Amino acid sequence: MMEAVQTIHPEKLEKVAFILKTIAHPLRIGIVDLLSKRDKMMVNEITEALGSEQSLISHHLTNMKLKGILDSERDGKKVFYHLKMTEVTDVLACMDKCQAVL
Amino acid sequence: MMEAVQTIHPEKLEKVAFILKTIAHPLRIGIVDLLSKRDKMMVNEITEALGSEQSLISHHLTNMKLKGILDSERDGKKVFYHLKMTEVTDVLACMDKCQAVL
DNA sequence: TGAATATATGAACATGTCTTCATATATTTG
DNA sequence: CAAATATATGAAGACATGTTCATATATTCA
Repeated sequence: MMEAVQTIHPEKLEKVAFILKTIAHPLRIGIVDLLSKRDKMMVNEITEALGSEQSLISHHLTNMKLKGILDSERDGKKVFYHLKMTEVTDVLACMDKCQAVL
Repeated sequence: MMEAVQTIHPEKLEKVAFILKTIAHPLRIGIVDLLSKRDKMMVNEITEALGSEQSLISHHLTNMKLKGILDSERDGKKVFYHLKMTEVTDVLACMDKCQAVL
């Protein structure tokens, strides 16, 4: 006889896995980290803050937007990105408190 | 002039990304979740608890062991796995408190 | 309109991941 | 030793991911 030990429900596992998998990349964590501290940032700001390249950052931004994590709005030549899925902020905030990790 | 906004250091980003990437999978979150609640479990227990297959679970266990997240010890025919990298438990514990996510 | 700026896109490539299947190894027990 | 049990391994295929490069699009402004 086995006790019930699994407290996280399967659907929630999927959701957590999805979020984690989507941000589990140095550049993407960097992006989420930046956007959790500023309301919004334009692509070039993000690119420079992370010391990366325009095209690569744009790809990552597009992906994260597609997956519902970010959203963007255009202002003239500039495109500003901001966090849309707030659970992501929660995950990062939680990890901020994880001293062992951060 | 740009303010300093990036509070998470690059090396720590890497570490977090590594941990997240390694567990960011339904089966692997399931495994970590199980092992964070029980000291140790044998492969078959894990396999059945997660409703998966022996070979697949074994692959995931081997991977996570290789990456330093799990460790194992043999007891006769059985092999017991347990958590080794405790930061992982912290991450899960943190996420447990993230109501928005879990 | 044409140049400059900001961002997006798409192809291509390398690389990595997940899964299945078949089979190997290790251990115990009759 | 042979059979049964528990786990590991390796190849293969399908698929996803990360990156680079070249180029496209959009917007502003002179």
